[in-house]
Amino acid sequence: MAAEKFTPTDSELAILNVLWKHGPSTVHEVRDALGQEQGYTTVLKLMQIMHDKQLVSREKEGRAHRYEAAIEKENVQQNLLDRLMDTAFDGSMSQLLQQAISSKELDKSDWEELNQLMDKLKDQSKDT
Amino acid sequence: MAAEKFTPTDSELAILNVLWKHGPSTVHEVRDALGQEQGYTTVLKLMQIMHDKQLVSREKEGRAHRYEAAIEKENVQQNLLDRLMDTAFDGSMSQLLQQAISSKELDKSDWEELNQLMDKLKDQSKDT
DNA sequence: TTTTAATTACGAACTAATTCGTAATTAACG
DNA sequence: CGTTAATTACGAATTAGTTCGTAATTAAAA
Repeated sequence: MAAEKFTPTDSELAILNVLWKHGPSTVHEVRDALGQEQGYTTVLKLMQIMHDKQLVSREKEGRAHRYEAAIEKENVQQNLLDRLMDTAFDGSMSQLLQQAISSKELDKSDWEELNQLMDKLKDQSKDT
Repeated sequence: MAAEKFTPTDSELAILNVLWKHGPSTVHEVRDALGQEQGYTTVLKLMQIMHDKQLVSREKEGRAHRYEAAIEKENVQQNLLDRLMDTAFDGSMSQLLQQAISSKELDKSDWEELNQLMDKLKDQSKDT
């Protein structure tokens, strides 16, 4: 399995975010969603490259193509998180978590969600 | 303040990790710590570039230089975390945290540390 | 003091990612 | 059907990062 598939470049990730959020989209739609900051052919070229790499699938629609993300958001997130852990936190997820929790002030609802999640996982770990 | 200072490249971060861990070091020492996988002049060049960028300071020692990290590990960690949050987690730290906590990277002692930290922060938030 | 070995400085090649211009294609419209 | 406007395909320039060879420097050793 190509792990590099889950390590998109910054530009690729920006495009994937659009596709994850809006669903299957044309080059034109993606470019608009990105704020038209790049030339049309720039976005097109990136999406063609992503198609070559199989990061996206596409089907013809009229004279254009409609592109769809071919990888899961969660897989990419997990992979990027693991890489950050390895390169910047001595391979320690708990170090990463501590930094993340202490720094950002999470609002009340974030905090509650987080506590709930931890309780749930704590219960699960009893079973094993 | 140049935020890019806290966004080192992968190679730069690898070198910074050595300096943070071992303290002020020569090119030779850094190269050894990295497993001698790059040529000596490669590591030297990177460290010279880092010196130009003021990511490290240096002083003469014998015929060589001894390099020291000029930025804080925590600042770099925080910046990389924030960037990941922005680029891959819709700007949401709590999304990032949930993904990180659910991943299977935490052992029992990590888990305890984490609970302690959350209790501590919960107390702090009472005060404010 | 002279030689030698380590280290630095510099430049250039190489790679990956990004950007966009131009020309060819193609569906839509008159 | 023929024109036109949108879209694609392609190639090439640009930028940033990485790699290392060669030559110059310099401290240490003989």
